[in-house]
Amino acid sequence: MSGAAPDLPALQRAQSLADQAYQAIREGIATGTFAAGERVTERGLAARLHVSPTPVREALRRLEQDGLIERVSARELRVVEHSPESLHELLLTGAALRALEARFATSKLDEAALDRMAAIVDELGADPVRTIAEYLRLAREFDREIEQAAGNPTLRGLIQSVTFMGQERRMRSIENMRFHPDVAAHRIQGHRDILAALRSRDPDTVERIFRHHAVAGVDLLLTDLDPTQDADRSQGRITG
Amino acid sequence: MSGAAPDLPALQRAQSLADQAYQAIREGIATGTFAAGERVTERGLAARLHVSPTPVREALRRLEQDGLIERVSARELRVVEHSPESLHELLLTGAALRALEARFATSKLDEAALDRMAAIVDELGADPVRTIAEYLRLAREFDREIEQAAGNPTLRGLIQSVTFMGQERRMRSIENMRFHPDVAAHRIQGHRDILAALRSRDPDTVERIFRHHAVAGVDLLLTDLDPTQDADRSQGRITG
DNA sequence: CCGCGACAGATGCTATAGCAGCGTTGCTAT
DNA sequence: ATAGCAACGCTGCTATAGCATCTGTCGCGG
Repeated sequence: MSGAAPDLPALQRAQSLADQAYQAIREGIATGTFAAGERVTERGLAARLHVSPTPVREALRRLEQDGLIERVSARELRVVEHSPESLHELLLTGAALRALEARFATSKLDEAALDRMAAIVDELGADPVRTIAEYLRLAREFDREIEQAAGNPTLRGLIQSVTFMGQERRMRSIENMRFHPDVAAHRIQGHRDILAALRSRDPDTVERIFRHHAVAGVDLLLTDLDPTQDADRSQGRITG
Repeated sequence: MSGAAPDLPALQRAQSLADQAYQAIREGIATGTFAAGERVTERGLAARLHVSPTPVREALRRLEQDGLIERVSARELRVVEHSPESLHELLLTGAALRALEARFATSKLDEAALDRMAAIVDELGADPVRTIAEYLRLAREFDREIEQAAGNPTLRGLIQSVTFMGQERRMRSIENMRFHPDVAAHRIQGHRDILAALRSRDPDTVERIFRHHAVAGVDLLLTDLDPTQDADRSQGRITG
């Protein structure tokens, strides 16, 4: 026997309709089912979800607090539409938050975790032109190591909240990466640098390097999305 | 005449009961009307607030999302009780967020704003042993300059959310400052240093200095609250 | 005296109904 | 034809009632 059976995560009771509505609408916003700027109503959504307006209302209020829904007037709710500036600000803030999380993780990552991350980086570097899904999976695994080591649920919640707001455009842009292998190479180099910084055990370096690459990723993302835009984003720049 | 009448902020229509309940409960948590760890129920609060359970329910869900209320079981809601560790983590995260906001503000603060901040610092330095309320008012004014210059509502929202969670203990601790003039002196010196950093126009310096003082403030706060605790907080330290 | 089971109260969740405010539409009067 | 007004409908908000589930207690049996 390999020891006592480990604790399994407690089975979640079936979520409430309000929770399901929350996730469904959130998902709908992320996937584009609800376009940015589109008006939504309690009764309309309730009909589409085959529930009463009550749980829908709750979901909308939470989404409003999340910044995904806004009330343009007293009786008009709309899916938030981010201006290029606010989206930039959003992604920049997210980048800084994730860099901060990496800082928290610096002193707590053990050798085993660093080795796992090295394996991920190697796998990424072995064949830079893999599928997007594969890249995303590995990158997420890399981030998860940092997340777990940091062990700061408060910060994690903030990151989740911020990153989600730009998710739709982000995902579309990630798909474009298929046509920009140099972008992928850039990001992979970022992972390499971050890992090296973590190995140095210096929190300042970790946060600086992480932030640098995350911000560069944001710039790539936005210029990729909107090629007509000027590449110079020194305005409000987050890195020195 | 001194020009056309400026736009006044639009008068908010009377807030909904749900909003009022949200603020009332939030306030109750901050002021200690609802103790940390205390159980709350929809119907109980509804009776105390003289409204129906519906708006109270909504308020509770939002507070739950804020991290002020937690569900300990499927049918038991409690006011969140922060462990010393999680409180420390919370305040540290808040400190880093505010430092980040200061970074955003660095390039956007005009001379007039810097002069106003200098006046505040001078006023603080003139008589270090003023009342707590006076100190808080001035410090808030100082922060507001940074906040306005940064102009990052997303980040601002995160800061609001995080800072509020530790507010109750924070306020009690601030009251203790009355008996610790050296703490006040320390903080005032912090404001001086931050202002000097802002004048240097170097974002890295600004963020570093701001974070340094904010973290020091957190340490003072916690050791002040719990004198038995070891002063060495290098564990999870946010500054190099 | 201890244990187990049933009943009653409490609690969160959902549906429904009705209210008040606002916008729109269509009609009417000039 | 156009301007004004009135009625209708849409929308968010609140209250209430009922349901399902859990908890705590009381009583009965061993």
